[in-house]
Amino acid sequence: MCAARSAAEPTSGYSSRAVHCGVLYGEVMTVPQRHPPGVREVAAAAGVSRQTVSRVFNNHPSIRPETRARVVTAMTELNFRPNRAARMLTTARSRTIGVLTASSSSLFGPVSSIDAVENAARDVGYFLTIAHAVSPDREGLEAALSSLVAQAVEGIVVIAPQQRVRNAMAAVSVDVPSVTLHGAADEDGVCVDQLEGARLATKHLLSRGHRRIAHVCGPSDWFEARVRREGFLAETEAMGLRARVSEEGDWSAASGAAIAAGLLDNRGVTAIFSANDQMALGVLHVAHELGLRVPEDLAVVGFDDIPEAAFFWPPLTTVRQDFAELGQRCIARLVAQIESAPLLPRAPVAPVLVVRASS
Amino acid sequence: MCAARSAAEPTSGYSSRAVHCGVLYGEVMTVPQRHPPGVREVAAAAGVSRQTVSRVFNNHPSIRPETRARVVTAMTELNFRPNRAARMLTTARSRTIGVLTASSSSLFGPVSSIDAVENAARDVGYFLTIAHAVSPDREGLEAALSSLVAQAVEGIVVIAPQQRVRNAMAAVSVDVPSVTLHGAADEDGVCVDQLEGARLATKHLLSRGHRRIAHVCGPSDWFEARVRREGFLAETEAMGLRARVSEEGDWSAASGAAIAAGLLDNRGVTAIFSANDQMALGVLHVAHELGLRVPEDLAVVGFDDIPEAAFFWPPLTTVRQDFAELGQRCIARLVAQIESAPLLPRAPVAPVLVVRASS
DNA sequence: TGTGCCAATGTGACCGGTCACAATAAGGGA
DNA sequence: TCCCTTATTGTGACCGGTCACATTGGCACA
Repeated sequence: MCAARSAAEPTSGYSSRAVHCGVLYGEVMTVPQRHPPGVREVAAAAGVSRQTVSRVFNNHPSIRPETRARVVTAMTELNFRPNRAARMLTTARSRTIGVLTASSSSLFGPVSSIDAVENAARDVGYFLTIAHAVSPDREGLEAALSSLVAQAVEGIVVIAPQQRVRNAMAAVSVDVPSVTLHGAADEDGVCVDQLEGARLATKHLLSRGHRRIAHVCGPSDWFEARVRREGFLAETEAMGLRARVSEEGDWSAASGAAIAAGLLDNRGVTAIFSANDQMALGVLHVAHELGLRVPEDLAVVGFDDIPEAAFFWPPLTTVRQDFAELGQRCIARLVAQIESAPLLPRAPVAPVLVVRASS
Repeated sequence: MCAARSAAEPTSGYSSRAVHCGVLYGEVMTVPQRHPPGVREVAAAAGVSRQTVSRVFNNHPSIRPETRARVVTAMTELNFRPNRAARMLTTARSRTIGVLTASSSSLFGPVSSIDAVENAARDVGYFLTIAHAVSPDREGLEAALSSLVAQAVEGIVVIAPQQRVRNAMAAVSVDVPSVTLHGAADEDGVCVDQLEGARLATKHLLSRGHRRIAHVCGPSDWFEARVRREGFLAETEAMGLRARVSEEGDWSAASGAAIAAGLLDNRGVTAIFSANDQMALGVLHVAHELGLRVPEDLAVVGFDDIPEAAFFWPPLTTVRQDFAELGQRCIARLVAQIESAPLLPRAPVAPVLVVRASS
């Protein structure tokens, strides 16, 4: 039984591999040892050279189909997995893209992008690793970046669309291509057309007959907040209105509420365009407290179309951004840089106005 | 000028490194080439051996402080970064932890954990990489897992607390330690004490005098949903009440609304404990539509304490979970497995009831 | 003064794919 | 029939740290 066993090759799991232990009386002693199979093992099993095995799982064109089949069989039988480290070492490529997040990443936008980015990256054969900056200052970013650099990422997606972060990034000077997600239109980034989104929202309120419209701003340090504000002003000014712009919120419902409280105590405003849905929620909150009916006394429009927006009271009119699309373009752009392929012209992703009962 | 230049060493950036090009007339020709410095370069610059350099940035104890200083200086000057691939290759360690997310990751809980996990991992010297299963079935998970395996992760954090995912994971059989985040208490995972949370919420409603309480369930495929339901039933049954449990929602505000519509048409129910905040939002929505006052006619309690919860109308009483703490414990546990250190006893993280105006 | 031990450092081989180049076979045209 | 091109496969060296082991110099103790 034992003899039969030892003669038979294990059919699954790792094959045993001879390891030289030393030379005794002119005879090489070997001891079998559990060890993940490498190209050499597979090559031996398939009766080809290591290089041929390598070619097979690298899809090299000139491999005879028959040979390929034989190698594939051997790989499957031995459950061969190419060793990433070895590959990285010689090719000097990690096929890894890093994502740098900074603060506030529980915000809807930043968050929704990550999965989209991961899938897009995997589709084109890259891995995704992330580093979160504890603080959005120079120090925090440097720590996160250095973690990414230590991982030898080939490109970085910066999800931290704040001026502060951008400055810090510029100061750090990483010699790795990077793309800013949710960035400003004027920089090398990928983004939804925020300006257009803001215009859509504003036009919508104007078309509903509102003339006293206020804008609840996001933090001006954020590119998106600035652009949304800009789009709002462009539209209202085009109508010859002197629109009102609030002080800056911090994206949170709390800040939206605080701002709305100030905005609504004098009864001029009939409509509010909030720079995001959370702050719009705060606005709704205050409106309820003040006994204002929405949309009769006050129309509210948000931005982002977070999943809950449809269930606010009343359901929120807002601007939807296609984050999956964004993730894809982002990776496409980054990979183009990495592989020094020609960059496609940047076309911002078009936002969509979703009209609901709040306006 | 040129002579002076060539004599001086560049003080920043990569030093030039001699590359053997061939032998001509007995003389070795070399050509300078931009190339990231390796241990050998640093060793030469510091006048020590490669191994000593290696020891320095590996914090090996027996290095004379003076020697260490010299090496550190050389490393800094040359801007030396140890090559991760080479290191992985010999040590057979990637120092990388993978995160597997499945579907629905825009849910608050799963999302909030990732940054916490990343920071916790970085603190103990691990990198974090993520893979998102496009679909929560066997196929999707296998693809995501195989991506992680290909990256040679040393451990996996599964953020996908569904039975289906767990089954699929079991079927796939990865020979890598893993920890389930947001999992059930009875398995090897790290989680907030959901049972306790549900009890807190239920007890709270009971203490407010409610006797006709309904529970809006999450999808029973989710461990958390099951446990919250269990906690709710345990508490109500302890009071001798026959409590009502809804059909399953899917965590979304939409499903919460649909369920609430069914629950509230006959006027028995005076309080609803929703398995998460989003569904509670849906409940609030329906309550408003039906003209029910909250909390006078209907008390509502949620679970999660998403940032918006405080700004629902009315502000939502809910159960808060400490995700940062969760992330830390999760990594601690995983790393203990990886480094085969003794596992600390699992103590679930305690949830906190946050009472607001909805109850 | 010898011996033993440890601290501090150096040397050669090696991890497991892949590069550059060599080698061989197979076809195609003159 | 012979040379040349192309398709297919093999060989040796190498990527850049790290392992195991060797080596050196001190110092304590007998």
